[in-house]
Amino acid sequence: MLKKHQLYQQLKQDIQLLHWLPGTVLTQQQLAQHYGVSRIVVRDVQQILLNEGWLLVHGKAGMQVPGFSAAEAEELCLLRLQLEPMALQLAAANISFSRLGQAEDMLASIDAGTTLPAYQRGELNWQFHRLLYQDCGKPHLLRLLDQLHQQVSRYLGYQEQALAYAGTSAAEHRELISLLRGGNTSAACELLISHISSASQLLVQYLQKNKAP
Amino acid sequence: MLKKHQLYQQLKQDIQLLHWLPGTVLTQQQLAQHYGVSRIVVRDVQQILLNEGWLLVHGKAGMQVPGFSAAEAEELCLLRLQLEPMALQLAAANISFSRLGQAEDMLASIDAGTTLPAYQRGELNWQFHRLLYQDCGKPHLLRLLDQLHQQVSRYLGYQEQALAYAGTSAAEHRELISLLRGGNTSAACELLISHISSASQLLVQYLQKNKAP
DNA sequence: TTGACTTAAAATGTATACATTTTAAATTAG
DNA sequence: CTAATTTAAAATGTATACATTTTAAGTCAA
Repeated sequence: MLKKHQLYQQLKQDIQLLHWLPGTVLTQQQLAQHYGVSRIVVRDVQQILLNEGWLLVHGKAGMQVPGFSAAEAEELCLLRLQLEPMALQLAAANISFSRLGQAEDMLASIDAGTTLPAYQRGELNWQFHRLLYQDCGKPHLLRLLDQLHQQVSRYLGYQEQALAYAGTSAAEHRELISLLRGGNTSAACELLISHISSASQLLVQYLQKNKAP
Repeated sequence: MLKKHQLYQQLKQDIQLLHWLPGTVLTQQQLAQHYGVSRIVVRDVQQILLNEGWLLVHGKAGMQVPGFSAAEAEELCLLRLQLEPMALQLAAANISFSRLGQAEDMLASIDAGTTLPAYQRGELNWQFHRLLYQDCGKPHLLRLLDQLHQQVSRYLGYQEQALAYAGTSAAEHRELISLLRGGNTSAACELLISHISSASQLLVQYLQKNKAP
C-alpha cells in the first residue's frame, strides 16, 4: 500500500506523463480509490502539489490538472532570468574549489548518462546549476529557485526535458566553471543569462507552435 | 468551535503576537487541545503556515516557531527589491486610470485610518502597492510577492508594522501615482526602488540593534 | 559515571465513520 | 419551454479510533 511520499511522487509523475490530462478534475475520493489510499493521504498530497503548481483549485470541490500556456512558461522563465543570475553572483563570492569540483562531477554524470531517460538528464542538469547557486547564502532564494525549476519541469514533461539543455552544450557548462574558477564573476553571470534566455526562447517557441496541449 | 480558516488566522496571529515564542515546538496534539479542534484541522493549518514561513519543520515531530535574524530579513528585502520594480514596470504598460483611482482610494483609507492599529495600516500599505502591480499580467510573480510580503510582515510583528511605511511619506505614495499617470515608468520604478531600499535598511538596522528576539 | 540497550509514553501517520457543504438532477410553477 | 425550487447524491470537512514511528526515560553492564 502506498504511503504519503510514494503517492506524492506517483501522482506528480502521472501528471507529468499526462496520464491525467490537463483540465481533468481530480476528487479526493477518486484519487483515494485509484491509488488505494485513504482520503487523508490524498488531502495531504493535494495540498503539497497545489503549492508546487501541479494542481489548481477548481471551484469549491476537486482540484484540476493545469494546462499549458506559452504565457505562463514565459513568466516562469522571466522569473528564473531575474533570480538565477543574482544567486550566481552572490554565490560566486563564497564558492569553493570543492564545490566547483562537485559541479564538475555532476557534468561527468551527465556525460556518462547518455542512456538515461530525458527527464533524468534534465534533473541532473538542474542539479548542476543548483550547485553553482548553493553558496549564495540565501535559503529563501534557493527554495524559490527550486520551486521555479519544478514548475518549469512540468512544462518539459517527460520527452521535452531535452529542451532544458538543448541550448546548453557541455562546453558552455565547462566555460561557466572555468569563469568561476578564475573569479570572473560578471562574465559568468552574463553567460548564465544568455544560457537561460536561449533555453527560455526554445521552450516558448515550442509551445507557441504546438498550441494544443 | 473553530473551523479551519479561523484556526489559520488565530494561530498566525498568535505567532505574530509572540504568544508562541520563537523556538517553541508546537505539536499537533498540543495545538488541537489548546484551540479545541481536531488534529486533522491542525495538520492542514500547519501545512499552510509551513509554506508561508510561519512555522518550520522541527526534526521528525512537531513544528517550530521561527526566530528572527537580520540576515533573513535582509534576504527577504533583497528579493522584494529584485521583483517589485519588475512587477511595476510590467504593470505600468497596462495600468488604467481606474486602477490608479483605486490606488488613490487606498491612500485615502490610509490617511483616514490614523486610529487603526499599526498592523492594519501596514496591511493597507501593502494593498496600495499590490494594486500598482496588479496589472503586470504575471500571476506567479504576484503570488510570489504576496508570499514575500507575508514573510516580511512576520518580522514587523504587530507594533513595528509602522516600519513598513516609516520611510514612505504619503507624499511619496502620491508621487508614485503621479509618475504612473504621466507615463513616466522609469522614474516610478526608481522611486519604488529607493522606497523599498530605505524601508529595508530601517528594518535591518532595527533588527541589528535589537538582537534579542 | 558512561554508554548502549530496553521499554514505555507520546507524537505522528493512516483509516474509518460521521457531519456539513456542494453539486446537479428532478420537479413544479409560471 | 424556462426558470426557480426542491431534493437526493456525491464530495469535502471534521472527529474519533487504530497503527506506526519517534522520543526519552530508565535499566543494566562495563
